[in-house]
Amino acid sequence: MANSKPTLRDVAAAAGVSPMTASNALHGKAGVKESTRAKVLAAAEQLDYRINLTASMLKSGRSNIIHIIVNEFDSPFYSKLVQALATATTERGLTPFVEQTSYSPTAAERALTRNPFSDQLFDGEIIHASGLGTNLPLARMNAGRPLVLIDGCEETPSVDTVNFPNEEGARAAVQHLIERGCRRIAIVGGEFVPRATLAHVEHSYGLRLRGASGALLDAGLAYDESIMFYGYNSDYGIKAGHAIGDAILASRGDTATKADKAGHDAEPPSAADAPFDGVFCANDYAAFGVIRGLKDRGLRVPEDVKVIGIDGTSFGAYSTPTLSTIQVDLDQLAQFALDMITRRIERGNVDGAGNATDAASDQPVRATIGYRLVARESTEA
Amino acid sequence: MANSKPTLRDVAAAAGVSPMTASNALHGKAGVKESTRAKVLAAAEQLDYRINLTASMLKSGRSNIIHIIVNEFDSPFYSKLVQALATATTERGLTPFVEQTSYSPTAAERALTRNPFSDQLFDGEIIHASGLGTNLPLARMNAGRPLVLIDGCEETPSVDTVNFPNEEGARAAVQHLIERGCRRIAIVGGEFVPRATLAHVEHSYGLRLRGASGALLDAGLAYDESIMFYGYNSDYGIKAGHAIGDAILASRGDTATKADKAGHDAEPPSAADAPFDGVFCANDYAAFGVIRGLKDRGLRVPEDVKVIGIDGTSFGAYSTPTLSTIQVDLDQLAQFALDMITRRIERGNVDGAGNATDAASDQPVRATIGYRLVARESTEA
DNA sequence: CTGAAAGCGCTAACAA
DNA sequence: TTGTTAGCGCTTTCAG
Repeated sequence: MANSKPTLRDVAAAAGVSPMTASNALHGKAGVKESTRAKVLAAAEQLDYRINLTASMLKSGRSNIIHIIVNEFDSPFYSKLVQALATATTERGLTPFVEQTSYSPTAAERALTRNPFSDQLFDGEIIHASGLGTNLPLARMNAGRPLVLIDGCEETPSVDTVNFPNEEGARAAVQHLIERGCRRIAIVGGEFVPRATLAHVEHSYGLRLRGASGALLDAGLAYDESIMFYGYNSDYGIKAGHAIGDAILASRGDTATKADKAGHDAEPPSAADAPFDGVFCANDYAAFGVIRGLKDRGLRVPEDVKVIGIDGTSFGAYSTPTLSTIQVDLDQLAQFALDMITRRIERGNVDGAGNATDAASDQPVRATIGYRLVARESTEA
Repeated sequence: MANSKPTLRDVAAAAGVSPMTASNALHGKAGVKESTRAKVLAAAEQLDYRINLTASMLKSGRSNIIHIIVNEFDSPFYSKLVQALATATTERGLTPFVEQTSYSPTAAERALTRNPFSDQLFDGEIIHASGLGTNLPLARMNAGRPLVLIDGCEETPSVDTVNFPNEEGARAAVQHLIERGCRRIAIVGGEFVPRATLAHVEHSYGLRLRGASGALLDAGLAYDESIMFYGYNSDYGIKAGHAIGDAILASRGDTATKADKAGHDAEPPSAADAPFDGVFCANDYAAFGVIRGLKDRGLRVPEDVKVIGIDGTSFGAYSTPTLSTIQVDLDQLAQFALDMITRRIERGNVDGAGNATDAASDQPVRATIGYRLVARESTEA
């Protein structure tokens, strides 16, 4: 019986050719007679031969493996991003290797620099910037391998970058809230950033804030600390929802009290008195939490408060209420990223010594993906 | 400057020892004088040396990479499963390599047999059975590498298996519906399977149906084709929700008509007349769709219909209503799976020729993970 | 405790 | 069009 795994030599011997010819035939290289190729293929098939990738990589220095680095697998956003990236990678005949950093900047850095595979195994890397320390010398960290940054948001990018439409998307989301009649809009995301500081931000959240605040200001609405609530994910989103809900309920209480004092013919407390009638969430994941938190306080979305997110996670189509959001085109993102990677791989981004070459084509490129507003129940009039 | 990547030889030279000693020192092998080890470590650090995994694998035949195969990344269930598995793998000092098959049995088979890496790269594999053709000669397909099947559900497993508590979990779910007062319970999942046939099923859905039908029958409730609705995911779940909703509304119409005929003092149509007052969904993903579909028909969960899922996806805690479910312990699953894998790796599951060895310890083992009922809003009384 | 020799399976470079 | 030579960087084996 087959005593061991067949090697290229076995195939070559069976086909009556040299190992080199067998290798060329198997790889579909030009310059092999058709009849010879056929013989080799038949022998390989017959022996159930599989190439030994480790040997091949060792010799050729190429693996066709693309390293994909994200924060985690289990979130509506990342699971969708990973799926898009992995699918696109496979479609190009490359192999995706997905790694999660669990939101640790150290882990992200290690993935790029100290992952046992990085130095010799990966032909290219795609990393989602969130959670990375800012201004890391990325290009140097990964030893000049082709690298694409997702949502790096640098004004003058140091590496190839695909950005989300952060500012435009956030602006569109808030404008939609305004069009639907909201006049007191809360923002759920990170810290408050003064408008002036926003001019030079270089990270995703800052840009979203810039877009949102721009839309607010253009419409003559308030943008200040009082409308900001902390919440990046569903757990914090729930808390933000509670806080917003409490504020609304407190104002109802006040109004009711005033009405009592004024006598019984006063208007009953209504939505018009509430401090908030709309919420823009810096991502969908938080928006789900906010809706949940509002519900906990007995407030209805969209009747009492309208809510919009940004990202376009799959779940927004199934939730109750369905979530209005800015749907970003993740498939386009994946295509852009792979275009950038393969372009560098083909041009031979690094020489044998790991030094960047071909300075002319070495300029980092940048792309921003498309988006569209998806209006669903959570912002219905 | 460093003209090229430093190799083990460079480190050895810098430390004034042989490559072999350097290798042993770096790997923490016993039998290296402490002072020598220190010198080697210092040299490696100094040169920023990284082992070349491809060379190491080529020679040693070990990679420490575990191949994880699932249907997709972007679903609440799989994203959670992948995260648990990847995290547990990393914790054990192994490297997870996650691959998606997009629900194609062919792709699953190829992942196991023809993936360019499989034969030589992976030290072990973990595959989620769903979507696999049944009764595949799994152990043979992956050439005797350590393999763990997730939810294979075979009565006499041919390979190490970690099962979900399908039957018990489904039973508990339906019992919970009954305890909460439901008497006309619909099942959303796959095809109807007669009770007799259910005795010998060997797949996840069949077992869930067995558990569910058992609970129904024990309580003297109906289990027949009329209570079955098709829906495996959210999209189909919505359709199932519509169908169930339509059935309920139709019965109200009938009742209303009868009431009219009987005169105006008849009872208004009430929930007591509805053909369904509870829904058991074969997975959470479908449950979200069902709730959505019911809502589309103006029916309220849990007031008009109670809904329970099974899986315990993260999202159930944030949805509206929050979803009652059977929470399965995915972290335990990951631990079990890795215990099985590492046990085989350590015992040296295969000899140099790829033949299984050590027949005594070769018996496939099986484990079933724990679960708990999580009662949330969707089944509130 | 350390070192020397040999070669894992493949492919780049060159020769025929 | 095909074959030969050499060696990628490491680790197994066995000798010192």
